[in-house]
Amino acid sequence: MASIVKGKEAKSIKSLLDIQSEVKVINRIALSVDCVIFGFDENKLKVLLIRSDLKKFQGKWSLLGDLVDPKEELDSAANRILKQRTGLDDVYLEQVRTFGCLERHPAGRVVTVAYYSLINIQHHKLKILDNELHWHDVNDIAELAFDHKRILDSSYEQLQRRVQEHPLAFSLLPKKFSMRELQNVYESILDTKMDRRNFRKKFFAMDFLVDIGQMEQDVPHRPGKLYHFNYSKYEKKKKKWVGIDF
Amino acid sequence: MASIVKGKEAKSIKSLLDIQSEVKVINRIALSVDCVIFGFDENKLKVLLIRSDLKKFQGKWSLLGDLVDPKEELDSAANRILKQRTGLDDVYLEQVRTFGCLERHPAGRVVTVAYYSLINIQHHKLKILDNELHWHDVNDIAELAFDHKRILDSSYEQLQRRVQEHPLAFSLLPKKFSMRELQNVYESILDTKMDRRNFRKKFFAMDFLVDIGQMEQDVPHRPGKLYHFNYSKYEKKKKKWVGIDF
DNA sequence: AAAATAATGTGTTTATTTTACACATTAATT
DNA sequence: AATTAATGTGTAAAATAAACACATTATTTT
Repeated sequence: MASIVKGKEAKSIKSLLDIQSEVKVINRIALSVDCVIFGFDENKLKVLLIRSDLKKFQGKWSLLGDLVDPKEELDSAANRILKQRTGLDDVYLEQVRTFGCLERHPAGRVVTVAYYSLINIQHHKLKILDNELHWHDVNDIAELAFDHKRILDSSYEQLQRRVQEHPLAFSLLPKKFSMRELQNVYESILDTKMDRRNFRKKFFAMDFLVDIGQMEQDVPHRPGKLYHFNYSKYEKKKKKWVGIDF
Repeated sequence: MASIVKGKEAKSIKSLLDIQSEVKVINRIALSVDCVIFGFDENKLKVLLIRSDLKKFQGKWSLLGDLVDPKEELDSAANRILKQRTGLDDVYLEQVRTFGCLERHPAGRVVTVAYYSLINIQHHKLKILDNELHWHDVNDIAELAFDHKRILDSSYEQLQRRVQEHPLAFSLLPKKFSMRELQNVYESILDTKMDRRNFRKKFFAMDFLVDIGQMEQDVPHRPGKLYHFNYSKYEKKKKKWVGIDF
């Protein structure tokens, strides 16, 4: 990385040590982290948004973000934002990618690293939601401040890809959940309907769901069994992922 | 993104406009782009490396990178590096992710955005390779300067994932190629052997390979037909990518 | 208390996809 | 002319995914 050339013309080889001292200020850029915080409630995938405080974006909603401190890890910055806004620690968090368009921020050049996270909305609901914060249906968002709609779209696509290959969905549910709830998560993330019997068959086959011998409570119909996800049972039964499938 | 809180303690809400002017210098970070330039030659996947010029990494190889100019798009920076180093324009380029460990650069905080690119090594071979640059076997790299081994590993994994879902491999080959060459690319990227008949069947079925009515030249055996990849024929026959497969 | 409701729990059959596998052909080389 | 080394081609078996229906259970309604 960045060890070679200074400026666009690449006149001479110069070490970054030199560059650091020489162009210390000029070449630095404001860096932020933006978090796409997904939750699941009322059978819908939700995203936590805040009302933008910029005049230009008056009234528009935006993702939760902040500048990265020069002494701060990127992941730490993302965790800090989550902790601040949801009160939650130990949250599933994954970098999506970095957005660096020159025009993306009205205040000047701000490059932002996008993360998405999956939280159990029930846990979070207990915390204070000041009225600048709101859970929105992911599929009901037309526009956002800044380039946040693009960031949301990228993150959602990444979530859709990942959730089909890794057991992430459990992070959106309480520890105990029914098969119906699990299927609802998949159906809402992937925006599709699945066959109930085939769905159960598939999950019981990979055997990391543990029947905890309890039933749903307070449902207006026959209650289903409750399960929890045993990560250690999951432990990388690596699918032999070699195949071509455009 | 970055619209809300300043500093770790989130004392007060403050717009980034304020932040920009107030912490203009203090809160900015050096940003670089590093390119993992993949090529294919002698039936092996290669990566283009340069000898590090930092004392600390004397003799070690590193990726090709440079600082991002505050007025420069991230993609432009990556393209600039490619152009400088390989002489090539119009190259397949894709962002991998951003690496921001505090300790990753001896000169201080430098956050780097990783890209990988796929080039036709034959084209590039015509250009001057000064003796600081060298094509290395991807599977024969033990360590690199900085955190470049991690970046390479991430990029290689991303390439492996992508190449199974999108027709990227063609970027590593000349315009005209034989089925054997195409299969060699896949086998070396995925580090596996495939059945020749099934491989052909699969590619002829998706029908974007065009038989150009020419044969291989100068091969020491029966020459194979040459094909080229017709992107417009590929055009998103979206696989119905909904399924769960851990 | 009985009937109606709404969801759970469970296997089999069919279709599709993937894998395994062998021999005649062609051009170059010996 | 014989040998070599790869190309070109099809079918059968296995594995995976998709389609599909009915009895059961707790709750709610009558």
